[in-house]
Amino acid sequence: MKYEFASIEKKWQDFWDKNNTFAASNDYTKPKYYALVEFPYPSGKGLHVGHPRPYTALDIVARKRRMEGYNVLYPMGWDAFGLPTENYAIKNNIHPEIVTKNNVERFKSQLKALGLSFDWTREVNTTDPNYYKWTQWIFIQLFKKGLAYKKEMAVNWCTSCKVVLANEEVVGGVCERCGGEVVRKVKSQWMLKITEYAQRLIDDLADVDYIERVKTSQINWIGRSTGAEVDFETTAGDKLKVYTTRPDTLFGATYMVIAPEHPFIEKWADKIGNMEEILAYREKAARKSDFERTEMAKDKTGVEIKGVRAVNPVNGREIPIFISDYVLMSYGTGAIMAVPAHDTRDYEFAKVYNLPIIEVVKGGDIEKEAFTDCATGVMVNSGFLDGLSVDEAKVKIKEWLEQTGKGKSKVNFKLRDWVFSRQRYWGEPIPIVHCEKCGYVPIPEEELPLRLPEVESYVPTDNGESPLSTLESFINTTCPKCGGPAKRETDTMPQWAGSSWYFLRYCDPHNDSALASKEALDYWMPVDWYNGGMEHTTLHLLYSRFWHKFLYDIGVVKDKEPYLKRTSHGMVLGENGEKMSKSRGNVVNPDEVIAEYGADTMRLYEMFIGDFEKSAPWSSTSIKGCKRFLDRIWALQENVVDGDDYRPELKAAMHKTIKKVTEDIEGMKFNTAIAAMMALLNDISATGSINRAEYKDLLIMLNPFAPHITSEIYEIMNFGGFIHEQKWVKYDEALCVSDMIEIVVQVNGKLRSKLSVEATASKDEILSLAKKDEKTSEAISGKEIVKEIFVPEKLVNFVVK
RNA sequence: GCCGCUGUGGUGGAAUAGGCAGACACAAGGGACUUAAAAUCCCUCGGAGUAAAAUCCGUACCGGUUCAAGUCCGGUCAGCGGCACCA
Repeated sequence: MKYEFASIEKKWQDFWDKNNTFAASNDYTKPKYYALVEFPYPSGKGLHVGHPRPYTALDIVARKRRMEGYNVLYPMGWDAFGLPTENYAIKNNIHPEIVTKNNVERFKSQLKALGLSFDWTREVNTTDPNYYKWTQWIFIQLFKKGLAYKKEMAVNWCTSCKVVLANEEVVGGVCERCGGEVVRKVKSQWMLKITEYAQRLIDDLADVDYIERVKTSQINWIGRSTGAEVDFETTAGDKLKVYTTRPDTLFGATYMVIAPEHPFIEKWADKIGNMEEILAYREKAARKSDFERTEMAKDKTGVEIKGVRAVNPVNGREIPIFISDYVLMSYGTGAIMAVPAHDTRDYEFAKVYNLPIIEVVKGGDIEKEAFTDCATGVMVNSGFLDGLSVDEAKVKIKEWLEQTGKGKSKVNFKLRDWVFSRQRYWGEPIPIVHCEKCGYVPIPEEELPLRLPEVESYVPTDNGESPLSTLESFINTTCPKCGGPAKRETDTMPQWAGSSWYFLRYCDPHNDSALASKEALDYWMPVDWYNGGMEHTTLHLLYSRFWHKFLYDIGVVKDKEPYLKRTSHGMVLGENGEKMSKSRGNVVNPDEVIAEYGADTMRLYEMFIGDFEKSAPWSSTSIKGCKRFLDRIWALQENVVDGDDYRPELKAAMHKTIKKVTEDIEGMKFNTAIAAMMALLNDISATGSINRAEYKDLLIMLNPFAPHITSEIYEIMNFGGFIHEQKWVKYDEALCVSDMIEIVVQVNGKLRSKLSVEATASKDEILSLAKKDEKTSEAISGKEIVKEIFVPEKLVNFVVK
């Protein structure tokens, strides 16, 4: 009988589908387990071999948890708003809704062909009005709490497409699609105040089990720094506020720099003697794209403001003020005190403009370069700070600032507020109207969802507005507050919106009176294990934690954090070790792999390919090993003998393997779990047969990895019931050890011999056996044994002289 | 520049919490079966060395700790990913 994987896999997939085998139960009395993978963007290209890796991994976890008696939620859905669909729609003049529908169908059938145990009754789609109704609802709550606001800000503008581009569409400083020049343009945008949650987004990481590199990059991204704000009086009669992390170096501040966009330039207009020069510089800086600005990073440029000077509060010295684009308006106060002796950038700038460099921390050589080390320096030329360490000086100067009222301690974050507007069609409409009298007013919640209207064309307009802005019938409305004429917002939300809360919808996906019922949320949340790509660490993961914290604050969810555990998988690379891409011609199509080897082999190989957390190259020959393994599992049927218990010669191997597989799944070591089962199969083959007890348990432990073949053999063997209803296999720690164990004998740390002893042998017995051993005695003869090292069950080491 | 990660056979990769380096596979070579091929099964498979052993060397490089280092510590080099004038 041959292993006909195609018909077997079809049979079980249909069976699971028809019976909703893996639908999560609404019985909230059972212990729950919520396993989550990132829902895909259903692109036109179909599934990629990278997708099944995380999906299979958590499928294994989900299937194991079900066998362990949990009520498991393992859902799937579609993050379907977004640019590629819109671009495809523009190009082919098909409604994005239809494009999405087709792509979803294709993805869904591909996922089903992998035998993933998703609960398809809970499928969600971010473009479904019944879904985005709640995305809009959350936005309105954010707006009501003042966390959504409108702001003039610079955006990326493609001069050739005449379109606003998202940051990810700007590649290497040019437009991703046409290669045209990208410049900054000021537009009014919706923003979300994620910065208000910056501290909590750091602090609460302490309570969750995320892999370390995810935590680190989140913390770096948020970029907390501590320092002080200091007020510098100016000769214009006002105060210029700066932020610094090095208030200890205040005595060394020999000039100041403000960002080109700093509002004080207008304020000081009548006092500035070289206004033309200043404005010209500002103009030039504004025209530079982000790319250019960083390109120019090495060469410092700037203009001194003539007519206004600042006063160093600590010593009363008058110092010049410059504008320069190395100071950013968006961080701190948009102004700095420059301490060239102890800051690399200030040093470079001072060298260019010949500004004084005063050493205030001793320990480096400021003739050569800025001395920035905080750990070793000692304060000099700093009045009352002299002789202190940098850390002591920081404390003391902050006290002085607070006492004199010239400044205060301050914490700053690199994290910026979230630009939430897109001038695009294929996104959630922002549910706000603008009324001349009342300002921005949210639409009444009972009017949600605010549906995306039909438009003639999905192409953004010439002035960069969303296609919705051409629809008079959509724009013109009445103000919900005063009833007067009002205009609708025509921007849509970014793709990140729908994915910021989708895991909540899975808990209760068909609810139309709330985003999910309180009971469902209280039962299922938080997510027990969330796996996803490292590329989502700083955006999606941070955004969704932010929204969840907000929903916590308004009482929608009961936990501060949405995910208890976050892990991340490595990429599947092309056969040449490079990232898979069409242009490199190294893309592997999962449909073809399944057709040739079957889904179970594909799943097994995706897990066997290497360390789950690391990238690994695809190999069209290595996959054969996994197929051979399954062929041999299948062929075991020909040599089955009776037996209710493991045979003595396999007892230790069985228990050991069950232990290994059980533990490795929890530790994401799927590759070694499979290797252990392969080794067990080799042991079994060596005996020439398998008994029923051994076969049954081997199938159960292999089931999460290769669900189709194991379901089929289980049925053929008539083990009773269905395999997915069985309890997960148990092991006995005591039985994992064989009767005879091998002890390594070393002399001076070098392997000399191996002993086979009974597991119960004592230390003394083993030591004396070891000394009698021929090879060992040869190595120690004529020498004095200085020390005897004994590691139970492992080795002895004689140190000789 | 900063942060993070990784360097192990021909290849993918194993190696609790410092204790036999190379598990498990792939590829390659040899053999069995076959008219033949595929499939399957058996053997070899880090390097030097040997008739075979013995033995020595070997986890990017240099040094250290230890009875014992792929693993820990210090330094160097290379590669990958992210951030990038954040004061």
